[in-house]
Amino acid sequence: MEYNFREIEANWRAFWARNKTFAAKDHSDLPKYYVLDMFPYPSGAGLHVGHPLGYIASDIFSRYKRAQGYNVLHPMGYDSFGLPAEQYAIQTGQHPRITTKENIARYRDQLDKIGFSFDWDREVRTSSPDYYKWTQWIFKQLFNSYYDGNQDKAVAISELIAEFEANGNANVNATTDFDETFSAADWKSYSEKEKETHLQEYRLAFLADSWVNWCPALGTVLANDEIVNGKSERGNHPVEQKLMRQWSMRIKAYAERLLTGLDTVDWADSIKDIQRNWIGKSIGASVQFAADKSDKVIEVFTTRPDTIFGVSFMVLAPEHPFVNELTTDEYKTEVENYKINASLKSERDRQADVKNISGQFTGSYATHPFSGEKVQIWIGDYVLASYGTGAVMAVPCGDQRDWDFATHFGIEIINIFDGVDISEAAYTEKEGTIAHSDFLTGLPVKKAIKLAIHEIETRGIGKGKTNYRLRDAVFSRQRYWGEPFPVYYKNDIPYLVDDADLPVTLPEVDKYLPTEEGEPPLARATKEAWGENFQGDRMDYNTMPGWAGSSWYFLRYMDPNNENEFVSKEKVDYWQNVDLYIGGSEHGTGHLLYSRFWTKFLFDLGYLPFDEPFKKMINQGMILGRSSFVYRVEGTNQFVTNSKKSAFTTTPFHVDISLVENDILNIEAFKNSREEYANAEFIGEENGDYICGSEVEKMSKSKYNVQTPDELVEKYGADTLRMYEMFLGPLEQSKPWDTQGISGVHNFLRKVWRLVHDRDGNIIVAEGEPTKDALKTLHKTIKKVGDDLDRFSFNTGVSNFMICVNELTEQKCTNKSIIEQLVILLSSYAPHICEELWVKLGHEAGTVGTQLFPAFNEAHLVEANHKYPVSFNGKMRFMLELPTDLSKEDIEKEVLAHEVSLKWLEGGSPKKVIVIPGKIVNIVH
RNA sequence: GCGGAUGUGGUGAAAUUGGUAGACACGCUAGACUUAGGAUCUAGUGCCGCGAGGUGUGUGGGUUCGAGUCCCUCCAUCCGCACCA
Repeated sequence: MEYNFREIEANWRAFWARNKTFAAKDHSDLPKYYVLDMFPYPSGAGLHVGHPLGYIASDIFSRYKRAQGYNVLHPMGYDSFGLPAEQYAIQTGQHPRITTKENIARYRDQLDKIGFSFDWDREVRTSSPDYYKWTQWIFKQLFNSYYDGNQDKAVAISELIAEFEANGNANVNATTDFDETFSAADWKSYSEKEKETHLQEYRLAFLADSWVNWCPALGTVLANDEIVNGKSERGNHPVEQKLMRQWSMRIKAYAERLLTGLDTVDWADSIKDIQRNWIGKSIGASVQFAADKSDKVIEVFTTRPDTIFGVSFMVLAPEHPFVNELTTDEYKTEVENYKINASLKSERDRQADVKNISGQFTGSYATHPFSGEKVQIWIGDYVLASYGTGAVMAVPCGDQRDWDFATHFGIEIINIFDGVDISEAAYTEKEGTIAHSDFLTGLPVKKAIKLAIHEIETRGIGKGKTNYRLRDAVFSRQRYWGEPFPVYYKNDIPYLVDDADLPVTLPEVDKYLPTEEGEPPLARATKEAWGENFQGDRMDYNTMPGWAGSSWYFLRYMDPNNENEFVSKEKVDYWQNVDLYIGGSEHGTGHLLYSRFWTKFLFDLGYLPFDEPFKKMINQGMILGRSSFVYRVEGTNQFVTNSKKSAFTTTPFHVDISLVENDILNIEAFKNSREEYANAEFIGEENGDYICGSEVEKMSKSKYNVQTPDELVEKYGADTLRMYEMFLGPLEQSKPWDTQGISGVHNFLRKVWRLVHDRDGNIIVAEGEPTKDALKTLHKTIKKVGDDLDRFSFNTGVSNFMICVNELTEQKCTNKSIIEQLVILLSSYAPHICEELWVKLGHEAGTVGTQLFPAFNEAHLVEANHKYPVSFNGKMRFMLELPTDLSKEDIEKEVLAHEVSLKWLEGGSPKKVIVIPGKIVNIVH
């Protein structure tokens, strides 16, 4: 009887589902282990072979941890709010809820076929009202909190209000962009609206007019990381800058903790660096320059306060709020023109225009705070409004951009570096000695920085300051298919919906498009559609971005059905944070940063006992697709084969890879695939074949290169797919998908089957004492498989099983105890076949996964002899088998007496003999 | 420009601590068994050479008895950030 994987796998999948074999226990004396996958967005294209790569690895690891005696939490769910379902709704009118439900059903079906040990009773869906009720609740906590700099944590906004009532904001140390002061009396005199406006300056979730990336084609705001090369990541539409009233998250408050927290987690350096880079900490000072003929004081940020005597002009961003007031009548027209030009340029154009130096003098001067000299104030678009203070003190001798600017406009360049030539370029090294700089003269750079900051603070013209590149995150989207805000407005003041009235469910609308006035789709919802949720004058029309739901989903798995809390204290105390997180590195500056932010926030409020969500993370590489192309000759309906295409002007088209085999196009199938191809003609090879071109690129529906796991499961079985995906190479490496080697893995599983069965399907295992060889093979495998799992080397794990089975087959091993242990070892990789064999070996159904991982016994590996490779000058010449316990001296004697040694020494004597017992012998001659 | 990663046979790759480079698999070559099965088995397969042997882990150098592994130089590819003051 052959290995009938179809029947076996279907039976065991049903068994696991029926018996809830993989349910995690919330109360257990066992140590816990939490293995998490990044949950998928259920797209219409279904799972492709890249999705399961990480899921297979995490599943193998989960099963391994269970075999080590852990109570393992290994859940799965869906990140089910998102744009594609909404766009489908716009095109077809089908409610995104229905599309999403259908897609989830398809995903679930595909996932089930691969035999994952997920605890499906814990499934979460971010678009389910039971779930987003708590996303809304967390938003409310953020709205009701501010960041207190003294305690260095988030604190209830009620405490801030109490302080305002008692003392105004003079003594408040909080994260805010608000720099005015008000007294307690002022506060009490404010109207409710004014009070709220001020509170918005402190809340961690707040409303603000912010420049946003507006995508007209999608009718929505995009986050920076949703834009690729100035176009929307989804759909590749143009993006422009627009000022809009938006919800934002004061993530800046957590910049320092997000940075230092990275030192406490076990993540790849590359992804830590991406986050460090994104947070962009720079240490320096803020310095004030008073403008003459105006009461304005321009504040700049600099990392080089030591170069302050090199300042010969100042530059403000064109959007800087002081520009109009600083511009003299003489320069009004030029400045106005410059500002208009700058605003017309998108951020992308401004970046592309780096080489072009542009700027405009305002006619005003500022006073140098130390020398008292007048320096010109310019505007220039190389200064960004959104970084630092939107203004710089220009030091052309020490900054290349300032140098270029000064050179271009003929502004004075003061050299304050001792013995450095700056005639060709600025000197940007952070070392050397400062000159011509009053009290800083003669000091090395590092000391000068310290002294300069000290002096700036003493004179009250600025202070030491740390700046972050990280910007507050815009938190609203003008979309339908997302979490509604638990917010209503009365007299334009935002109010929160009571906890008792959550969730604010998504109302029905007639269309999923913005209104004619440009309001978001939710503005279409009638009062009746909002139902009992409707309060005040109107509800908030925005929805939350995709990262809202995914920022805390790992917590909900611990307690998915809790109606009273987002997660109970008891459960989060037991499960703690995620021990192993597997997912792609493309979320480095999005999801992974935001979930760290929310975790720290919930920790501050006392809801969580930890402040980092993911202790260890592995980033699986992307599985790339291999696309096929046909080449249409310009202006005709002729297609030319790859090798002849250079003779024509052609346009390449993606062709569905199911119509291509070994690069040869199935011409008939191609003609039938689309009406426009029905009459296509072909310029083929000599034998008539049409050879397609190919390219390795990201797997995507639009490139017609998607390989689904389903057909492979059908053809070879889930166990083969699982092992093959692992066997492809290191988990973290990106690799093109290729099914060339899958038969090798499939044959391996058949060999395993034949180890237990004869040709007729009879069980051939026998009781009794195993041979020494079999024990050696087994224990070598136990050691290697265990070690490989501990270091997430799943590909070499598969090789070890192949070597083991090859050796046992060679040894004609039928020993039951050996085979039983092998089955337990293998069950994390190939669970279906192992469950089947386990029962055939006489055990209770469904228990192979609960067996403890076999214990390694080194005694079985001990050998009486060791085969020494003998090298001459480092080149291996021959092998010599010697007793393991032979002394160094005896080994040397034996080796030198060997006839091959005599030949290589050519009668001479060795200069040196290196003997490493148990390893090698090297002879230097 | 800054930061990170990766370069090993025809292919995917292995070599965890400096110790036989290419395990394991695909592919290929030859053969066996079979009336054909995407079956199984045997032998071979880095490159050059009939052979002895030489040579070989992106380049060039260094440390070492010994380097894919450590150090320096350069090159290529990929990823992230980018006028960040």
